[in-house]
Amino acid sequence: MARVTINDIAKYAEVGKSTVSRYFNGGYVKEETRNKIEKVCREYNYQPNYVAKSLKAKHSYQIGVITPSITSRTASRVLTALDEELRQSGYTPILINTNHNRNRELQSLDSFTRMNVEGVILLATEITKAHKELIQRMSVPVVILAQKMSGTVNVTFDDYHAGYDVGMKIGKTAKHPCLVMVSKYDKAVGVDRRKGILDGLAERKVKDIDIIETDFSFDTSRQAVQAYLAEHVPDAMICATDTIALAAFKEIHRKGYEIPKDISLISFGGYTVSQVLTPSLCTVKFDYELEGRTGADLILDMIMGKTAKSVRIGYEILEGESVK
Amino acid sequence: MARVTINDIAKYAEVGKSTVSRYFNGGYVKEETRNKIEKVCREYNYQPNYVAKSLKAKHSYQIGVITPSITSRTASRVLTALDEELRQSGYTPILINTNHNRNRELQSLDSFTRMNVEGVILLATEITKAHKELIQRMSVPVVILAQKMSGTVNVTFDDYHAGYDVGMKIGKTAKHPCLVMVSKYDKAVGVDRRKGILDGLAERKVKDIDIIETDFSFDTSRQAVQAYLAEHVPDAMICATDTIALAAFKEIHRKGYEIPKDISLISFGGYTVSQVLTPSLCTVKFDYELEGRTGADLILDMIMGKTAKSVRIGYEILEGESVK
DNA sequence: TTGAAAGCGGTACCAG
DNA sequence: CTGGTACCGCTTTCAA
Repeated sequence: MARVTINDIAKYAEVGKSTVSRYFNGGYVKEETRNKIEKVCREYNYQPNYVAKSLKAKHSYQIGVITPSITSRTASRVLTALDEELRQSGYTPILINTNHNRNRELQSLDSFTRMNVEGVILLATEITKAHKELIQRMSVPVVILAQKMSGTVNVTFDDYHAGYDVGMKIGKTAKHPCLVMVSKYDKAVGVDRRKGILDGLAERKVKDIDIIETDFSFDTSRQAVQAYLAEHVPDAMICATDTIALAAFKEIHRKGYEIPKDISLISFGGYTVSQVLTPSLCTVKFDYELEGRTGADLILDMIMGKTAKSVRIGYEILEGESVK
Repeated sequence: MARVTINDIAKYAEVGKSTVSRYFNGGYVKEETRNKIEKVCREYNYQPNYVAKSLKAKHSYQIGVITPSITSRTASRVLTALDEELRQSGYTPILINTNHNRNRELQSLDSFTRMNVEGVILLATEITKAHKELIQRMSVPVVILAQKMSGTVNVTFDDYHAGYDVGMKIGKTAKHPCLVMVSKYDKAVGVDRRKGILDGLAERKVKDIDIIETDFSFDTSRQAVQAYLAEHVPDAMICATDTIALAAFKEIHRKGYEIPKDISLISFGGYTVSQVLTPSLCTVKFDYELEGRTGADLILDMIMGKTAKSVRIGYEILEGESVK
């Protein structure tokens, strides 16, 4: 049962092991020799070992991908696209899911360089100083998705303007909107998106604004909205993500309000479920697949030695029946 | 920028490299020597390279995980739990997403053995002969989730009995139900679950049954249901998954029917969204987290040399308002 | 306690 | 074209 190695093959095929190596890497091998080797390899079911290979070889063709979660629609869409794009270029993505454990995120960055990956893609939520330090002195290229970090290459959405457009849209009819936002530690969603919304509302002269905070989970959001609605009656709710909007949707109905007659509802995400609800949810759609593909392309460029520039991706408002 | 290696450390710390190796692997090192090494390592920011290490070492502490998708709620829940459990035992899961590409599934099995992983967990949908052959002669232990395969260790749900219970439940009031199922290539969902439902309905003497087939995607399901409803009027729809039920939900409403007055709706999954709908969806909840954790425990046992036995996991019916 | 030396399974240079 | 040989970075005897 012992692993068969290149030495075994060389011995049985009666050739040097460098010849076997050449056989597998497209070097000069005479037709006849080639056949002998092929036969022996099949017989012994030999496959060169990647670990040994990447110890000496300059390429491992592996790219590390770090994600905070795979349970979110957002992350899974980005990852799937990323994956596909990387593979098409002959690279294998190695995924590490930190499950929102910040410490593991740092460790993983480290693990990857020890695994000889050729580049790392980080699906970020929050960038701390620790991240910055570590990333600055990484020996392989790094691309950051979803958040900006000076001095690095990143792929982000235009959260500010998406927020602004939503603010302007809601500001047309609402007098007393409530924003259901996430923590400011998430720069893109918690800060930029929020600022855009507030600026958009300001443009419409809307002043009477409530802001409540939750996290990205359905349950927490539901409790937050429930607590809020117990004491306030907004005429619109602007949610940071579709999952949060789903929670708001449920609670608004439970309170007996009607959407959009009593309360307009709008959010960011563009998930499939938003169409299933009645009334359908008005939401800002981001092209997560494009984000993933772009991240993959950038890291490949960097590996090739080209200089890559950060990219910003647009958005589209999916009109729904949930807004007056 | 060149990687600092164990040789560098040995040189700078003025000790043998075997001593440095011992330092990192809990061998005998005098206090004084230990301090010298520690200092130098910190100064040069040295971290032993995993690749080189696992070439010679008996353990790589890596476990390969193959999944057909990460976009499905089901898969992502299983994976997250799996991940967490494996890490707690000091193992690192390496995830490969085949994105429903059967060929890549086979390749990945192969890749993993070449990467020196210590075991492989396969989140399966369909098991072909090619799978069987490959798995039989894998040199590391393999655990299969979600599908049964003789001669291997697997973790499955009791799809048959879950189906049976649903059949019995719907059979109480329905005379003309429609099953929206998936292909029989998926043994667990397409065959067992279906058979359970039919047996349950038979027990209730329900004879007038329609069966339509779709895949696991929302869009395909929507089309399938739409086409079906154009020509038939069932009094209940039993869907293979919650995603399919979501599609049915939308189409039933579009046709102007009421749930559950005109048509009862029930499915399998237990996703969060099912609670958000109005009426809320009646669904069979499987404990995917338990499935993941169990898979992890089994593979760890096998790696330790213990013999592991296949496990079957129960289920729970979440009552909802979508059934009469 | 420590270090020299022999691998682990490949790659790559170089002389033949 | 081919094979010998020197590594890659680390682990593991084994003798000192």
